[in-house]
Amino acid sequence: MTASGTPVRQSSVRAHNLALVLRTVANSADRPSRAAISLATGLTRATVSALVDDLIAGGLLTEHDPAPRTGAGRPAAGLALSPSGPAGLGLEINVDYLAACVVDLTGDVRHRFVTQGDQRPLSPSASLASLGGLALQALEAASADGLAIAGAALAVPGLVAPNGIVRVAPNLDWQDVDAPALFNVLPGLSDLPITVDNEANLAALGELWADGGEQSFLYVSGEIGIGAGIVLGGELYRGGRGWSGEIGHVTVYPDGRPCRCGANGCLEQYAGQEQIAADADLAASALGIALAGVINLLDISVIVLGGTYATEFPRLRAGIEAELARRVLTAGLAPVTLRAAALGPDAAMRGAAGAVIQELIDDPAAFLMRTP
Amino acid sequence: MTASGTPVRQSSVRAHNLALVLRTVANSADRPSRAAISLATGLTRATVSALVDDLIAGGLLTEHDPAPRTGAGRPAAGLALSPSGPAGLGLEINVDYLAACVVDLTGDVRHRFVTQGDQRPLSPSASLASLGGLALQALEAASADGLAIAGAALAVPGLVAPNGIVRVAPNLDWQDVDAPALFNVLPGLSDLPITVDNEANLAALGELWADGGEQSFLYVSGEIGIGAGIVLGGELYRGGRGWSGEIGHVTVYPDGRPCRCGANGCLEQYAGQEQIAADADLAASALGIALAGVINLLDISVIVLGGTYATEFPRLRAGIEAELARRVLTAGLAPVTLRAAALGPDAAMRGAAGAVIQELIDDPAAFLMRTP
DNA sequence: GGGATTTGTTTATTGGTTGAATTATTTGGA
DNA sequence: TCCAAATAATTCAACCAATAAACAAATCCC
Repeated sequence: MTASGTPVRQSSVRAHNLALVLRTVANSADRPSRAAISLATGLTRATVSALVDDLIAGGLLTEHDPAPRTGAGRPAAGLALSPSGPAGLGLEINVDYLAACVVDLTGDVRHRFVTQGDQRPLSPSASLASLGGLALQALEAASADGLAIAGAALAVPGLVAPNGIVRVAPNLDWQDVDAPALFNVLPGLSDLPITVDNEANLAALGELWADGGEQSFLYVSGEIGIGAGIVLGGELYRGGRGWSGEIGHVTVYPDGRPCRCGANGCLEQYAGQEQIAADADLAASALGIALAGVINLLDISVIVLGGTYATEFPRLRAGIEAELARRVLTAGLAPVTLRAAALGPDAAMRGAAGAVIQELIDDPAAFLMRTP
Repeated sequence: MTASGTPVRQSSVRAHNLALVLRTVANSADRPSRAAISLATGLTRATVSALVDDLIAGGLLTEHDPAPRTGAGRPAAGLALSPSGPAGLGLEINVDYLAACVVDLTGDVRHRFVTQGDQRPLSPSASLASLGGLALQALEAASADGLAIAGAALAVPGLVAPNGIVRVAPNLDWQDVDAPALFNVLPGLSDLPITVDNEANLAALGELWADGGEQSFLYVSGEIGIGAGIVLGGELYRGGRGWSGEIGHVTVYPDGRPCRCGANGCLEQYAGQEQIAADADLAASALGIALAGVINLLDISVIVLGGTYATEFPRLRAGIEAELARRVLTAGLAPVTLRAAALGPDAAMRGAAGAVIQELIDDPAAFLMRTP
């Protein structure tokens, strides 16, 4: 018998509603009152009060003085995510740099550490040890601010299995690297929960959570390889095995240039980092052809270009848009938005830290349970 | 302020758990007992008993005698979906036929009506009137069986807006047709709730609910046009505006044959119905190239071929698989399954009826509320 | 200063699940 | 034949969380 779904008990009701209230505060532009939350969520004021009390006691929300006087009535106490609440540690390993950042509950980047350096000659454990050094610096800086780190997430340029093992990262020359195990073995980092994810996936999440991020878009990251993160309805789509987004090996010219993957005419052979420098027009056209296919298939109306594509955006835009106008079936019915990534090269690291924060916001009950 | 999500009250808990129990019975191969459901869902036996009582009273479940004696103890009463419970009416309009079927709660097709005839010369209201005739026959046949029809769903070969208006159906020459309004205006059908959806989408759902249907796959329907339904994790992905799946206009050869959509080298120009007849190898190769792109992007491991592709499957298979082997990045790590649609040409109609049934199974509380 | 108004809390009630005890119905062994 | 063991289903008191309505708090406006 296949049991799908899980039962709902009263405690799940509370967990759901705690998350609902916290999310409402997080998504709010101003500092909402309990009454405003009640109106927005449909919960009664009494229930909202009870839930807010728990969230304040747990250090996730803070109460502020009422800022603007508006009309009659008792002034409302403004609620906001607590900047001194649990924070997330975002980590990134890429071909030519390591990075770490501390992001608090409100989404502010509190600390940021980057070290340049080619990782290709180093072993995975050497790279992860260097990264561990950065992580310790970040932990120390966070601790000096009175911030507790709830967890860490690591962005890597490769295919990652659900258990955090990096199956293959071609440009780092990694194969079957158990990144969480190698990271947690370092002194001082043994009990820091860490998740690992693909760089483009996390960068896409970073863009999703950045100011003005759309709910559905395709994030395309042009590094040495080309990866994509697919965000549908505010959620990252990971695919059956977590290997979605390999847009670099979508065929553009069936009988075109041979690719290192064995096929011919892959996008990567026309719109990779080197190819952009050599012939920007060809890169834009190839990218446009591939993106049009994605749009026809997924009915996505926003494309976000990251990595090298973000810096080269002015040179690529016209060429891409020309192909989209020609090849997207519904181009006449509704426009496609093409824009550069708002976070630039920090997107993946920011997304990683954000993923830790988001997990807290999506399930505050689990956090409150851990720290009573 | 953007309120995302909805509050959970106690009644939602019951609604959720009613659905959980019903789904558990529906997905079960045998006839589970209350105790088995309790084990599978995690709900207590007391709760399951209470929920099952409601579902039996509402006519959704039936209790059967225990079939096999196994070990000691009081024999278990087997529960199953009621074949005399509410049924779904599946409707389909296509270029050269109209179809209707009645599917009961258990998924059995109880009645099936098809009339051949070219719809292209007819106006939308004329086609829908003919379909109404079929629908009335189906309603009568269902009524003779003592079956109540809970609702209807209509499959059309075109882009459908969320409100049921057919924006465009190129091969029927429809534009902005308010299908629900035209259908409900017919005598005897005025109070039958009807939803409208794309033919490939509903066919994909039909395959999902057929015996042995996978949870994630791409359904490709080769009719005069080429459409696709994307099923991810047991759910149909509709895209931001409900216009996903336009795989027919994915570019295969950027400088290839001109397409009626204005672009060059669309899949439809190489793997449409006429092209298969003319050159099956070319059709298979083009299809393989496009599908490889989808797999790289979405990490989908099952492709289901429907419509003409299902009947031509033996002639196409090798050619498609050759391109997949060459062009799918992870082909070496995990195999891609390619198969013909199990339901053949009935897939869309069956999927439409199934959609009505599935809505009942997903939210039995709404149905029980309506008919106390 | 008093009424109007809005915010937030208190309290009794209700809906729904839980867990333990109870009843029901079979198999198997003395 | 009869009784213990085993499994299925029901009954009932307890509990948890949300609700509705009354109440207290704090401001504005006249």
